[in-house]
Amino acid sequence: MPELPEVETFRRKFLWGSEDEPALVGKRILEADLLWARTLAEPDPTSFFHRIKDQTITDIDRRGKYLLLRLSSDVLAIHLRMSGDLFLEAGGAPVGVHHRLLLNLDDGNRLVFSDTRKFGRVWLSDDIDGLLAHLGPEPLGEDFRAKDLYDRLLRRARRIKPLLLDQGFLAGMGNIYTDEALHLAGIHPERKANSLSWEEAQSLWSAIREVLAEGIRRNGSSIDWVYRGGDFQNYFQVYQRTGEPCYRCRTPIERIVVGQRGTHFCPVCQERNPDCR
DNA sequence: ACGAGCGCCTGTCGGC
DNA sequence: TGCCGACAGGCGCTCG
Repeated sequence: MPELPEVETFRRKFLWGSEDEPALVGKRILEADLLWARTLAEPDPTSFFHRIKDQTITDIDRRGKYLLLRLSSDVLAIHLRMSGDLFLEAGGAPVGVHHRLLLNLDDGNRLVFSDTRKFGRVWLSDDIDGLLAHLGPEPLGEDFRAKDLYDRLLRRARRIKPLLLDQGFLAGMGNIYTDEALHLAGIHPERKANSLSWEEAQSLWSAIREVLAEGIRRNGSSIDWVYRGGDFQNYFQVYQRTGEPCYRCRTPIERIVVGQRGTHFCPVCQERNPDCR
């Protein structure tokens, strides 16, 4: 499910708390309950249960699409992949069919990792830098400049869309925000990365930051039954708008498959250049 | 280096 | 109604 803005929304929710949910920082984990073995990527279950017990949540960070619960002496990294969800509920509530990991807290609540499709993963690690070493730059980071993006684009012959989805190239973009950013920048998803001009790279850089920032401002996108609370789906320009008119030029939005991912774009605003083949 | 295919999973939807 | 394929916000792997 979530891309960077949805994970950031979870981070803020759990860091700051809300009217109906307390903040997580300061809570102590009494015990963990693993309901689907493969959800736990590392370490082995026995070590996991032993190590996580009695650790206190000290801070919550995000890196790309990873949510990082900083504990007393480890980090619990959570990746929600396609259908993962996180929420608090009363410790004695019945266990839902899609609950995969429960963390029982000292305030009587439990933090639930729920995941219909079972693709999500959690890691308990004391070497979080090693775990995240494969990730590219943080697109909203202050040190990520248009020139950095341009330099990286020039070294790649790949098509721009699969490249933006590559977490080693840039951390946090997923299918929705990539389609939206390419449309905002007026760049065809099959353009070769190293064919972009400096001006196009600058447009892309600001489009990426704009759609991600707007996604965060709208608390993410809610689609289907997964993820609730966000409303960025009401502001999509191309994603899941196949056949509907482009808001800029009224041309029907097209859907193609690029790198095995459904891809939505406006054939007029995102002109197909010769290098697209 | 790149792209395609597939595995991992469950659920929904549209067509026949 | 029931079945069957396509599709879904992700990513790691192999192979050519």
